[in-house]
Amino acid sequence: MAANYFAEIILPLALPGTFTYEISPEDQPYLKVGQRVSVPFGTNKLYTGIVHSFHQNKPELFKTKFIDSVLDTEPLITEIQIQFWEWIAKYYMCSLGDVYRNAFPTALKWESETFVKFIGTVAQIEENLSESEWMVVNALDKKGILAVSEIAKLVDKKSTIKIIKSLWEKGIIQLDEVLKEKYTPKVELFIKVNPELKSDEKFFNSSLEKLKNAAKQRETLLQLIVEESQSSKPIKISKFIKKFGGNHAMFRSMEEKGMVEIYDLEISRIDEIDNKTIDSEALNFEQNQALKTIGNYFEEKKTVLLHGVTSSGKTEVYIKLIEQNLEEDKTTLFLLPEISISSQMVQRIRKYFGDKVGIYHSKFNQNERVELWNKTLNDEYKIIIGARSALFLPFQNLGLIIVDEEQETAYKQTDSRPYFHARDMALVLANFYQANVILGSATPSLETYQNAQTGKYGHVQLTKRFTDVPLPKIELIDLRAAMRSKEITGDISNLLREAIIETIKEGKQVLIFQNRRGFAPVVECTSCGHSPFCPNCDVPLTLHKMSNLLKCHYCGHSQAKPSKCSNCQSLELDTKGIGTEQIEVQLESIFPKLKIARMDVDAMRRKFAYEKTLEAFEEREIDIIVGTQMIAKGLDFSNVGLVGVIRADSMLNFPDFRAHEKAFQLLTQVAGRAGRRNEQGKVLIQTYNPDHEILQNVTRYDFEKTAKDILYERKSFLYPPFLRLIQITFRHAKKEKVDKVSEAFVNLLKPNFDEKHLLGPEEPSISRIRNLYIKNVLIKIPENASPQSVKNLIEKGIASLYTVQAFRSVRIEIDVDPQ
DNA sequence: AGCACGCCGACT
DNA sequence: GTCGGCGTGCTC
Repeated sequence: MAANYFAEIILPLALPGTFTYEISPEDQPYLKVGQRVSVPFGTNKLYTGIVHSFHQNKPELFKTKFIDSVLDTEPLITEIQIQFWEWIAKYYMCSLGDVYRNAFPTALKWESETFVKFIGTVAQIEENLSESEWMVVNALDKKGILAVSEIAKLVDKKSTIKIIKSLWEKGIIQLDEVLKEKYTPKVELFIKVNPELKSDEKFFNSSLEKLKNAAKQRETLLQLIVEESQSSKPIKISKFIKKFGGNHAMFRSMEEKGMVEIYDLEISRIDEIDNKTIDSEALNFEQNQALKTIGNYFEEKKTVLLHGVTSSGKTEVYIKLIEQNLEEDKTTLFLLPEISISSQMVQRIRKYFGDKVGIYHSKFNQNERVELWNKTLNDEYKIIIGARSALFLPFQNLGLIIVDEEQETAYKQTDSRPYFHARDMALVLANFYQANVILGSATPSLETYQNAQTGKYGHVQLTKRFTDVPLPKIELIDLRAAMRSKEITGDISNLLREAIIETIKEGKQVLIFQNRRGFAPVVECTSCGHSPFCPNCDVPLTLHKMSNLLKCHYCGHSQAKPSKCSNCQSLELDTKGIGTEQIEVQLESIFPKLKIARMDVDAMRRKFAYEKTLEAFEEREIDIIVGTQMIAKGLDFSNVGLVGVIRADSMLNFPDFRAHEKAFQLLTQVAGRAGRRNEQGKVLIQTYNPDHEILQNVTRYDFEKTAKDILYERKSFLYPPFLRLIQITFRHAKKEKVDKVSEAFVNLLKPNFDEKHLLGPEEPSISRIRNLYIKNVLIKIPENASPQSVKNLIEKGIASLYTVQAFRSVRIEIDVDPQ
């Protein structure tokens, strides 16, 4: 058997290709593709790399180094994953290292710049440690936190990462994650009687005496004692109220008197306590038909669009499909947009499949991610629910991928490379495993819809609502007319106000939606019109009322709110633009007696704020919630009679070829929040353009017409799904350089494209961020050209730009299929 | 991408 | 005299 002398190693670098290292004779028999190795890089860096392949060709252009140590006995990533990573790197035009960095858990990827933290004390250590391990532990005991590069100075450099890995596996050290915010799981409120009250007769009697004028509380207290004696299970407040009546205020009053304790528990833990799974429900006729049709499409190896209106029962179909997949002993990957991870959907899936379900979420800490990684590798979970990053888990026998809410733009990664779209990559991954794919949506993306129309995907529709209640009635309110006749207060028209009053009278609740894109208030001088701008970015600063600070949402710059205009010294400063905060204030002044809450990123920052607001709304302690998209997605409210949209126009006038598509989706989604259980709800949309095609279509729930209209426009103006886009962004601190390089790039490509397919360089609406000037070039891949040939042209163009020394400092970023 | 090396301006 | 600015070149 010929020995493998060299290994190609994947390193977490933004450099093309893999890196060649020599394998020592003693490592040769054990080294396998997919294992982690520790390698030296540059002058004094250490990296954890992945074995990509073996060969015996000594490189002639550079001197190879040796692999320091092999970190695993078995591969941690599968060969399919390596192929998948390579596919992504090629398609999204980034390096294999970019994919590795993003796809692999940080805690398994120690490198020089990683910081480690000592947990516990020296005295607590029971394991046998080697001499070098003790050296590291003692150093950490003194300092608390050390970088891997610092540890490398203490011990044999070659075994540094091995030592760290061993200590980490023994639970002695931890990755330092200080800056990572903690994931807050969904909680439920519970109640228990103060144990002292039950054991101390005096306390018991005095308590009852105190409640002699509060019959309901007295009765509740006694009932609680009875409940506790009958079962050891914790008592859910919501369940107790349903059974015996009462309200939260009452429990809080009892808590103040020290008779009971209110506490919270994570839902997932409760499920462990209450670990009975239930059988899936029988499907109705339409769902059964859908299931059969899906099965037929799967036979043909076709992706299926499951297109069903709100409440049409997509979840039940998903569950049956998972069951079928399970019967073949195959794994299911269930993708959800990040925001929906805490939704009822996840709870329902867990209810059916119990501990076969693993959940992967970007806010899980590194230990939890590693645990899920290993359990997936060992095939311990048969169902994985996760956001887009779950796509990178080491699946063993993937049989089905479900992409729920496939139209959500959250599936596209925009913050770091690779800029991949999880829905699209789900199809690629499925192809590697020969797995089936379901794309689910009430308002599919036009890409998916087009594929379903042309027969590339199977199209399965669910049109009947589960409960047979008609969809909410949607009406438009003409803001221009309201302004003319002065039938408006602030941003609330009289019609909307009347409807709110009516709804509250009927004992129902109200949701008011204000799109976040209608930006929070900007400070403006009333005499000269000047607004303070960010010193680093080309954007006006945003006023944060609570802290009285002006903040930049792009670079984080913040400054105190000035008392006078910096331009004309006038003291008359006003705010412009409407955010949720302002709508809340307006509603409070119109309805001083109603309880109003706000639900947006700012208001939900406090721990459990989200859970508490939801709970209070469910218990009807809140009359109106004002919110952003947050209220539109994934929430099931049962008592909403009215949904109001403050201003639909900001969504429609957004300079983006997807604006209309997104507006339709969002408005339809918001409308779906009204009147879910057994009565028809009402939706009022305020707008300056009541004649707008899209809004008219929204009122009729006419997805087909909307899709047809938009697709027609997309076809004539050359946009997806009729062709693919690639956006190239140029950034530099000097404006002239950005202009020059982007211009040179376009000139290089011009011979290969006509002016309809090569656009720019264009200045984006925000032309400078973090002191870097920005220019964009947009390429529309012609229908008759191969995407790969266009990508090759782009790469060649950049390479030839980089032959000019002065051009190299301009950062060039490529976004394939930009959102 | 990072990072070391190297050559010029404003400070103790 | 030095500290540190970023332009340049390299990483298996």
